[in-house]
Amino acid sequence: MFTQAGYVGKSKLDFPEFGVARGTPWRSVEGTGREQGPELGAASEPRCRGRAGGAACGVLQTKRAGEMLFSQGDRADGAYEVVRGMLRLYKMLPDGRRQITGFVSTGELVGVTPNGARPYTAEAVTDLVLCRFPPAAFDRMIDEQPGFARRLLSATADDLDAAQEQMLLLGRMTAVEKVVSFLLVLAKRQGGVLARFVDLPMGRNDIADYLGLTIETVSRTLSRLKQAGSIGLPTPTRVEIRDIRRLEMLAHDGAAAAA
Amino acid sequence: MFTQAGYVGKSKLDFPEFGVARGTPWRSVEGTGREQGPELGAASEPRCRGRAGGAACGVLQTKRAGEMLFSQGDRADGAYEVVRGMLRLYKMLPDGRRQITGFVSTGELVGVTPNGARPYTAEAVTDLVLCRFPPAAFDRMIDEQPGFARRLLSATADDLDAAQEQMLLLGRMTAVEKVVSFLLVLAKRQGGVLARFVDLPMGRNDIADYLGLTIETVSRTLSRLKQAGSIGLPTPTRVEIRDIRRLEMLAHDGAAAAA
DNA sequence: CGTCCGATTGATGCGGGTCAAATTGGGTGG
DNA sequence: CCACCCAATTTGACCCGCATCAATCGGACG
Repeated sequence: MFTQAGYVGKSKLDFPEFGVARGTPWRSVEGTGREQGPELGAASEPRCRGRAGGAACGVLQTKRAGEMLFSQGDRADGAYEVVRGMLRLYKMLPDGRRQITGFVSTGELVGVTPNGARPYTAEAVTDLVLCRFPPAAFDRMIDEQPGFARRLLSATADDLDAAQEQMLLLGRMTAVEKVVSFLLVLAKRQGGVLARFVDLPMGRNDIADYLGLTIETVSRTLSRLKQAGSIGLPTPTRVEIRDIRRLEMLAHDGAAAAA
Repeated sequence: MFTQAGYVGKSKLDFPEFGVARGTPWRSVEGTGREQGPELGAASEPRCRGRAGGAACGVLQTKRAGEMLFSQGDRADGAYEVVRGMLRLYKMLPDGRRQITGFVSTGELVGVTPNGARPYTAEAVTDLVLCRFPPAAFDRMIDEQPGFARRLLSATADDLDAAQEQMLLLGRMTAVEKVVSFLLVLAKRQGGVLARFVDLPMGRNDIADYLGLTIETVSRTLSRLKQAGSIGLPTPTRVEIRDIRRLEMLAHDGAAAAA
């Protein structure tokens, strides 16, 4: 009944005629002209597989951790698929307060609907490999590939649902519930239903700005969960799920700490 | 730069081949079999204008204030256009905490993407007149009407942006900023850029659950704005905008109260 | 070994939640 | 038309969870 989809990530298109061939090696990149991406060896395929009528329509590029992909207010100019790494998307208030609206992981799309201005900023959380699709590519796909539009619509609707789930988290959950929900969503995304270890590629700052908390509260909450035996923290970026049952209780009823 | 789209409402499709003819009178309705809707006199057009290849594909129905249209978890079965009145959409936690994710006003669509289960509950805020579109109607439109899919995608993307804007509000704004932003968004929607009077069709409870606050805080905040001379409250459901300049400052920097 | 940045831990204060009571006003029946 | 009733709103008193401010820790890197 209560799906708890969470909101870590964006559209996963899963349309075989479009997008990067998974695991495809690559070499040259657009933009900065870097010849070699982070962690990836040189290889042979410079272009994404996306095609509209036989012509390749995506181009690979890289970003270093912390670099900006595009900024709130920029004129939108195409979409990106994350080939490797993670993006953060956020909106800011004039005085600097920031709300991260989502993290985009490998295989997911960001920046669809290329009309007008970007409604959020996109930055690299980790080193990134991306594939850019110009707006024209999407238009052609929508007009020419039956089923593509529906797939795109469905992916966007999934994003919308995730955003609404996150609204429930931000508006109505306590700090414990927020942190635990976040961990459980990550655990499910990273390893099916039960992953014993969860990676946190993003720092405490990002987690806080995603959950509507402060760094200190995130840190304290994790520490408390650790000393209660619910989780382990071998390193700050790695969480061990020790008592999944307890965590699932805490996710929707922080008061269950009594049990 | 900071669009402040807010999140009051859902997709506005604006596709001439689809949807209810604005202002069309009507008579018979599906469902409860009521012969006369709230406030609307009897007339002649029982069906919505939406067509796919010439066949009408939408059917009118009504709901009383407080009635449920569909519930979180229900199997999705078609979309609705609000012909008259207002809907609230919400998600709940097991213990009853509620987050309203949006209000749907006249002319807007809700429940697109008819796959699987409804991710939220939809209830009538006011008495309603609706037009229901079965899933098949959408599928036909997508396949047969060029441009329809893109319009639908664009509308959903607008909803997504509004949801993200609301995430910023829920996660990072103070009570004053939340309430003032809400009022300003309503003002813009109801009367272009500057409407002197704003209607609040929903109760304090709905406002609170939409802004991630309690009834008491919403009420207190409105009272404080009133006694500061920024707004007037002729009735609890009607707000007079008295100092738009001040309100716009408060919307993004609650501390501006000092000025 | 020293520096630096992110994470953790501690002390304190406040914004908004909670509980409780008073007030308002819209709708109904006399 | 008026009085009553009830639900929604407003107001008050108090408290708590989380933010804020500040200091310390710890691992990565040169």
